[in-house]
Amino acid sequence: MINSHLQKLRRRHDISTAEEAAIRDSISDVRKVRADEVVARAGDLLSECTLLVEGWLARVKDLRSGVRQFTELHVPGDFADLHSFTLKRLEHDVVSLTPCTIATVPHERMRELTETFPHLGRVYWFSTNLDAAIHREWTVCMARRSAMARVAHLLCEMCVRLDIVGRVQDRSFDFPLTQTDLAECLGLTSVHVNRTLQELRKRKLISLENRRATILEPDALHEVAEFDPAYLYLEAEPL
Amino acid sequence: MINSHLQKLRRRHDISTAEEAAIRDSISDVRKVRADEVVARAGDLLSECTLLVEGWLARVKDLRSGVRQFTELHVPGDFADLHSFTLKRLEHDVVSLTPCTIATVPHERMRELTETFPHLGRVYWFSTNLDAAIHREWTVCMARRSAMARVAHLLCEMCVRLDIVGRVQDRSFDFPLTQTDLAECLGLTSVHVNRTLQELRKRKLISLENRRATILEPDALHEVAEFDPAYLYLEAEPL
DNA sequence: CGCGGTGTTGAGACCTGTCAAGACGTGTGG
DNA sequence: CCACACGTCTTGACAGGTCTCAACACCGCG
Repeated sequence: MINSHLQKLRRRHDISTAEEAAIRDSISDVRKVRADEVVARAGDLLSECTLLVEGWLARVKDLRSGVRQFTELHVPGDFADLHSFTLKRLEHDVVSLTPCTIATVPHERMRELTETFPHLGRVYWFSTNLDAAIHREWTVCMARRSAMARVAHLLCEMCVRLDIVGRVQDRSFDFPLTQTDLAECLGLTSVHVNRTLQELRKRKLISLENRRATILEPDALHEVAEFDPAYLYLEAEPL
Repeated sequence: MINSHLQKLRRRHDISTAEEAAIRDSISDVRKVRADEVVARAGDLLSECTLLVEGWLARVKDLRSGVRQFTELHVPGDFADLHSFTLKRLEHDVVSLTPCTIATVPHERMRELTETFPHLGRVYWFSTNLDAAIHREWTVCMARRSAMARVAHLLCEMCVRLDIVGRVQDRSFDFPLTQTDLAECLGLTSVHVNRTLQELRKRKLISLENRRATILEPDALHEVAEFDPAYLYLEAEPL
């Protein structure tokens, strides 16, 4: 159930069997949600964190004009709102992009967990800091990169993150976002996302059809995206 | 020396006198740096966190093209790299925009601090999550807001943050960034920042001269910026 | 007194947005 | 089995915000 989560943690840190047991023990309930549901609403007082078991979630901020901007995508193994443990209320929604299976960990339990295992506290602190590093990279993308580079960059990021939890086979992975979703990630219009994808396909850098993406030319795609995975902290130091 | 820091913490959470004493006791050295120095370099293995006592710092990411993008600004009372406590290496530089006074807290000391006072650990965890919330807002700014809105938004944000540490008098505050610095914050060119500032001045929403900013029409400026301070979490829940 | 950093201005180019229409595929109900 | 609705993808023409590339003004400071 939370194997992807442990995979993600262990990709970067040592987790003892006692810690693993405590984590497994902290899951309070597991449920399914449909696509396009709000899992956590901006402004609500939250009392638990949401661990994504299967499917895709996104953090979304709404603008007055009605357009939405995603600030992060989540894949299996991710906590979508671990930061709610300290913030208590979020300033963004968490929504499901696909049907999802989610587990929850009450804040109370998270508190026991981090007090009993300070090391685990630091591991989870790291995890929210990793989210922040992803935010920084997205800020740079939105501020400075062309549409082409942004699309390419997102595909590179998701490929690395999905690979960590065993969702990539031979540079190919399920990618359920519509072009409208992509536009909301990338700060573009869906029309322009469409044209940009066509160009990437024409250059034979990627294929993307039937909700499945394949990176055909990793080096060339990284080049276009100016992608450097350092911000994903694949080599973490012991905590 | 760290009064601004305590002011910032206490703006949102209760800090006991024991905790305060422990924080004060953790400062290992204080030094001055000139403007335009690199305080922490991307990729370096860090062993301490940098607490800004006086001046302005920025987190900067360099692009291959040579342009730089700031991902956050720091004012007195902020840790500029508290996330280095768990990340150990940063994927961005921390640079001084003005002459600064900085104090440092060794990671080792931070570890003792958070293990001895788990509550304080959560307060600092909150602090890095607040940085992440600021990152998210910046992502939205870069992705979706016009140049006018971005400039206005940054002024609104810094006014609130400076006010917390007592650096605002009657909507007026020192604002040492050059137009080039602003451009690097906002994902614009300095030429366009210039024209945008002129428009804001013409509309009598702000004044900005001699490195001092005044918000002349707060409501109108908030309107232009679509500024909602919720993301700054001025009302935090107890941890 | 010259110099480097900063601020200002103008003209033209270009990337991306806007608006609109249509194609395509899929599920639903008659 | 067909008709229809709906979401998604695609295409075209045009508009507009921001960038690029100068050049110049201003000013504090060595």
